[in-house]
Amino acid sequence: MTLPPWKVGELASRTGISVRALHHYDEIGLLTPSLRTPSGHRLYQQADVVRLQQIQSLRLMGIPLDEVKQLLDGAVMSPRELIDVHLARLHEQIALQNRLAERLQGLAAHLDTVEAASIDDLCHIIQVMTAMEKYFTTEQLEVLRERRTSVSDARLHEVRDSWNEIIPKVRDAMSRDVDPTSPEMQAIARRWKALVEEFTGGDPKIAQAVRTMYEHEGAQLKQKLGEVPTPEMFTYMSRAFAALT
Amino acid sequence: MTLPPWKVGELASRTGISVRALHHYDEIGLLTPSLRTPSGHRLYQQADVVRLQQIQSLRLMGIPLDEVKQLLDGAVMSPRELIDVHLARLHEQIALQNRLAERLQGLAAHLDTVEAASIDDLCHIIQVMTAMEKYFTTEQLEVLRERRTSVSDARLHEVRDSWNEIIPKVRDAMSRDVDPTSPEMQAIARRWKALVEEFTGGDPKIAQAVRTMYEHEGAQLKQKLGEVPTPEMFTYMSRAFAALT
DNA sequence: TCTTGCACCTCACGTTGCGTGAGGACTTAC
DNA sequence: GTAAGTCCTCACGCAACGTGAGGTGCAAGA
Repeated sequence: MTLPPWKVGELASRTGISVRALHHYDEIGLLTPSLRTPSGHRLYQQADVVRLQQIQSLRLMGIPLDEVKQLLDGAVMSPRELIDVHLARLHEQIALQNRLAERLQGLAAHLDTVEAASIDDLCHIIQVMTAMEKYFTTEQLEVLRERRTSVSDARLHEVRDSWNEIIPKVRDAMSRDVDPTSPEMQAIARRWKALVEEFTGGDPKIAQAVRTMYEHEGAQLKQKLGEVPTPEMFTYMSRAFAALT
Repeated sequence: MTLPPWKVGELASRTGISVRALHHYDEIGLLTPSLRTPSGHRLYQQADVVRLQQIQSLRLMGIPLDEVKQLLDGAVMSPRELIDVHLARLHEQIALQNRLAERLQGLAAHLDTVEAASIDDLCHIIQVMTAMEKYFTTEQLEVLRERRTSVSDARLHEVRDSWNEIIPKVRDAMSRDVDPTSPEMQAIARRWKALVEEFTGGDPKIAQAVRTMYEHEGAQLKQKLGEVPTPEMFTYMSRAFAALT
């Protein structure tokens, strides 16, 4: 009492796998029906259905078709290895996507503080963010994010304006060879230091990361942020800081 | 003083974007260099480089090329909407992959309790798992998983053997029209109940889910598990339970 | 000046897992 | 006998390029 074999449509409706998919499996040699009618219609027998169920199981686990094929035709890996490999792949992907989601959320949060950002602004923010991700650790970024949200929008503008005022002054002083210990520069050094401390929260590691970032990405950041200190300014200012009372 | 325009290779090495990608962007009209040499070599000017940076920024956020194109050529969405849409998509994907990872981990844990599982065994386990995921809530599955890991492998075999012994007895009793309250059936009912309680931990919701699962997936599960109770057996046994002292 | 070598060009196929017709043969029920 | 439904085999499409293949342009050394 052998059951009558199934035609594709029937098999498809019973398993929920599309006819096209079954054709595809046949094309790639993953599931070739063991019978055909004289006119060429596919006929699936019991054994084929079993194999299809196996395929479906492995596919549900996210295993690509060619690996499913290798596994079912004389196993290349043990099941345990297989799963480990896939878990590793999956965790990698998840980690990647989580990082992406974090970035997007940071971006969204940032956009909420600014009103009516253009695509251009958006790209600028992204570029600054990507630059920062290269130089700060995750915790440092977290600290900076919290600090930024705790500060008003108006204050952020003030800070930027301050830098745009101070940096040209320093550049000018350097070109005039002004002594960093002079009263003029001491005043500027105090303002500079206050701005840095407000931004870094007094964390010297963050301050160092900022310097490294400006050193490597200065040209890029200048276009996005306006005035940006050069490494020479940092060394010049450090002499001024040393002389601060 | 206009800077000399860049050729593809130069632009590629400076931006880290492959020459092929630049060609591709040209093909799809995303970034068409504004100049060409008479011989057809691409020449990228300042504006092109800016646009490329924008493209790169948006791509870093996982935005597909056609959307990048739409955004840069006369925005369809506001940046904020854009990000929200992508975050939603991303979270969906992450959730999907997390579920997959959970399944795979469950599978791995299960394989660790069995030694030398074949691909066939693997598929069986997967099918039972998928059937169970349809009928149990996540917490219930968690409970079942803990219970399973706390039980020895030998005990699992004993339990399966018990069912394979009890179910035929019940089927036989039903066909002989034995009174469920008879001493013979009362003894079986006590064994049945003990097995159910051991598996469900006494949770009636889990017991109900098991019944529903067997009702809908009986045929499938029978092939995987061996003997499986039918709905008629459950009603028959409930009469036996009612008479238990 | 010729050649060598490198950068550039344009096709065009491969990747993953099918969806979606197009155009034609077969089957089944009335 | 015919109409409707099912089946067949191509074959393109997708996303974002990678990877040659085969041919041209260009700067520099012999």
